[in-house]
Amino acid sequence: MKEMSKAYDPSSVEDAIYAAWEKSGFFNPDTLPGKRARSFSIVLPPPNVTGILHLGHAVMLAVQDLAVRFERMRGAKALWLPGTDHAAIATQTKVEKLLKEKTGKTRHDLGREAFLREVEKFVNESKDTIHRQIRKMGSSCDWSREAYTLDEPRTLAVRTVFKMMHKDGLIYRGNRIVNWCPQCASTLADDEVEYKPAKEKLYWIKYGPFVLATSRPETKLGDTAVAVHPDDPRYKKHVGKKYMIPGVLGEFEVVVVADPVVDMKFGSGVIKVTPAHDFTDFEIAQRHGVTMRQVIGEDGKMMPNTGKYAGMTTAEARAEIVKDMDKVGLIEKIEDYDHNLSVCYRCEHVIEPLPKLQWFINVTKEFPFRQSKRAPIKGLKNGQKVTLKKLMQHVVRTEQIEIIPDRFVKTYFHWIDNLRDWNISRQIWFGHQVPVWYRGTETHVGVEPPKGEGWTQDPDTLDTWFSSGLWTFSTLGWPKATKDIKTFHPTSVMETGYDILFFWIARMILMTTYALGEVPFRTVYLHGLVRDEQGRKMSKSLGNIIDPLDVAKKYGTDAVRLSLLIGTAPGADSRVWDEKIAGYRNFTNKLWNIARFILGTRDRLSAIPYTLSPKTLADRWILGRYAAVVKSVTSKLERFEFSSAGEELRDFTWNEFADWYLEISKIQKNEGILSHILDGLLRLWHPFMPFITEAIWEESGGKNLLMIEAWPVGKGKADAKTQRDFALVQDVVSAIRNIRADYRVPPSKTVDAIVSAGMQLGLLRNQSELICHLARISTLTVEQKAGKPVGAVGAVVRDMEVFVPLSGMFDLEKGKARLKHERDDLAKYVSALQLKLEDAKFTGRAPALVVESERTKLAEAKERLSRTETQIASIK
RNA sequence: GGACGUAUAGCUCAGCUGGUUAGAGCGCUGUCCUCACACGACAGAGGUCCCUGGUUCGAAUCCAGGUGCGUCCACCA
Repeated sequence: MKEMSKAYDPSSVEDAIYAAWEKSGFFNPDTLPGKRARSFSIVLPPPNVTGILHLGHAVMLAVQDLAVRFERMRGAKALWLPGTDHAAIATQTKVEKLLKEKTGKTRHDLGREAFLREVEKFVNESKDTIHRQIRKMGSSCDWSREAYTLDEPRTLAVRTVFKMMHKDGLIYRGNRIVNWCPQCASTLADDEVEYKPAKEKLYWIKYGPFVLATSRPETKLGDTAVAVHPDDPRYKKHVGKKYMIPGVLGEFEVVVVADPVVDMKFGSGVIKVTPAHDFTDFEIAQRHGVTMRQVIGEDGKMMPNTGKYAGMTTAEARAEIVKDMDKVGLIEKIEDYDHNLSVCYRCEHVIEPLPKLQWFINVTKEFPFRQSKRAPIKGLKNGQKVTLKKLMQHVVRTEQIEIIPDRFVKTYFHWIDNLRDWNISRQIWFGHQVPVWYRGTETHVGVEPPKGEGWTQDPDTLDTWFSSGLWTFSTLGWPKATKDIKTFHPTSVMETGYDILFFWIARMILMTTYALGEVPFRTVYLHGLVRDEQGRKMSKSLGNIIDPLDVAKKYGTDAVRLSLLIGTAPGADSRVWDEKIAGYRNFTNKLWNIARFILGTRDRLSAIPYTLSPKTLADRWILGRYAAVVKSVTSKLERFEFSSAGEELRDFTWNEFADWYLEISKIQKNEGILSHILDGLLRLWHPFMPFITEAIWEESGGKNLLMIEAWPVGKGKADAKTQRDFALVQDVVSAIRNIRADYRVPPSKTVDAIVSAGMQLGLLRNQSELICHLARISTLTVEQKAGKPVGAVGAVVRDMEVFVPLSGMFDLEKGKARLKHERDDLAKYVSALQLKLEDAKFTGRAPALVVESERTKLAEAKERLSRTETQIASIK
């Protein structure tokens, strides 16, 4: 066996280990060895195909890899299916920008086909980057099943669902007011609109018999009505009447309607209604049959029907119109006004609400539910009338989908309650083109283009979330009746950031319950955003971005994974900074050296059969603790408590196994136990830190890859008496380390001085030996070791003998130089030590004794309680 | 405007259904290169558990109110 290096060097092993895993075929559940009855599946939330890996991805990969590796080791047929998302608008915008920079051309110069070829080229180059990066994080995904939201099987799924929904009357085309981004030249879904606070003006204008306030005077040109609250006494007499309103382009007619959305307390309680350019106004107009007049075009400029204002941007037109209105005395006053501006979430351009012909999914229309035969949704019958909204609510309310953390359930329902019809068409080129063809007045909706001449396909593309909504089943081969669908759907866990709960999770639930009659996943695990040490978002401008690949190179992938897994709670934002990762790097190194120590004296971990014959208290103690930790960590992982599981493991590995048991082993070794626990620790740590554990496993001579070894079982019980006794030992040792009194030498020096002197005299090899002697764990005694009789301070704590080899142990003459103490100092130490031991026995410092006192207190409390109860009873 | 979350050591956070003297990691101080590890060992300092009330034998923990911070939703001209 080659020598293990003193410090763990991740860069020298990681790539080779990943290659070995991939070559083994074990990422693919079909080629996993052994009988595997249970299946476990996660579908990777597809990263944007043109993106680069950031820490958010790294969290997602670490959590999912942890879950999959855990299940794989526990004997599940474990599948983690990777893929990428075409991210329609984002990708198109990026390519358009590049095109402009390189050639100065726009997409219109190229034409649809040539432009899409450009996008395709860009996508293919970029895909490799993201693949490499996902591998670098150690992700055990099955690359043979990789999917892309825009590839052929996924296109088939998209078109099939579109056709089904159209047939059920859930997809319709209508002229509706939409969020229009003039910059992206596309519509946006409601949740793609962001709001930015802005200082605006509120214009009070004279409006026929009314005075009303508006922030957008330029839309006056499109006004067709005025609305008041039905209960507003001030305006009751006007309702239903028509008025001619003087405007900057002459008079125009409006009708007065009464609608409860009007707030009597805001402004004058009157609003002007511009159905074509405002959502609320559009709804009012719909309810009262008011006509619509569009005055702003798709380019964000005033349309030809606006006379002298035609061609101006809305901002220019506003300034001009206000000036003109002021001239003819129509402006009453202008106030400052804090307002939220709606902007595009991608380019931050101001949104112009516009009427457009769009495709929608109706979420409130009833249709007959198609129940799954294989994994039916409980509480629903086949053919029962349902709506998409109801389906989405039902599966979460009945807990057929569990959301972790559960507080997001409330948010989810709140969102669904406010859900309007989903606008699924986008006026961009890159994406799934709407599978509808037209010829004259004929329309064809289908998976394949219609036969015959003269058909043209609808130019719109589908919202990118339409195709990602199908992700859990389109990736498994639906609509074909594949073996994968049978084996892996519904998927076990969906793990993603809480920021796309609505964008994505909700839409997957909608699509899957509709198309398959199944839930898409049993559990939703939401992780938070990754922030910097001060809790700020990572951004280029702040210069606080941590590139996961950079730090992985610096500290090792395992350390990065740990820093993202431990110290975080589901659904809560977590903070990451360099020193934190360095801390976990130190831990990986600790594990490496634990292995080095244990393997140092032997060749093969698995070659020697374990003889778990515990001989000493320490042996019994560590075996009991180990069994308890295995059980606890396993159940924590089952409950998705990753952070807590990792913390417990770390604590056991470092503070108990290394700091106590390994130290004791330096004096008296039980190789069977050491090997057994190291073996178990490697297995337990593997899902967290796959690389280093696999590397040590290989060093130890493991025959198979660790990744498919069995998950350990915590055999045996942590016997309470052993635990108490060892705790007592620990307490006695620290009592001795803690001797403090009014001595000239500071307490911490006491032990050091003793150790130094002991070592010089050849009585001790190191500090650990002192611990052993103190606790009488070792059968080696000072006497034997020194070869001559020496005295020791002894004490009997409970039924254990505790020897404190002090006073007679040192040749004080020889030790003097080193110790720099006087003879009577040591004598003081000794007496103090004896006192301390007495303390340990009688003051209740030791756990066993504390437990006694606790019991007494509880009994007292109970007694008081029963007394109170008796009193209450007597009063009654 | 509505909802949700959160407040514990200098920093980042644990502390479950109320019960010993409130914990960890990092940082800080001291000692030590002892043959697994200085990416280490041992020890030490450091806390009015945001405030005010309440429930209780007992509150960091439960309840009410307040304050600070954060996030989401809605967006009213």
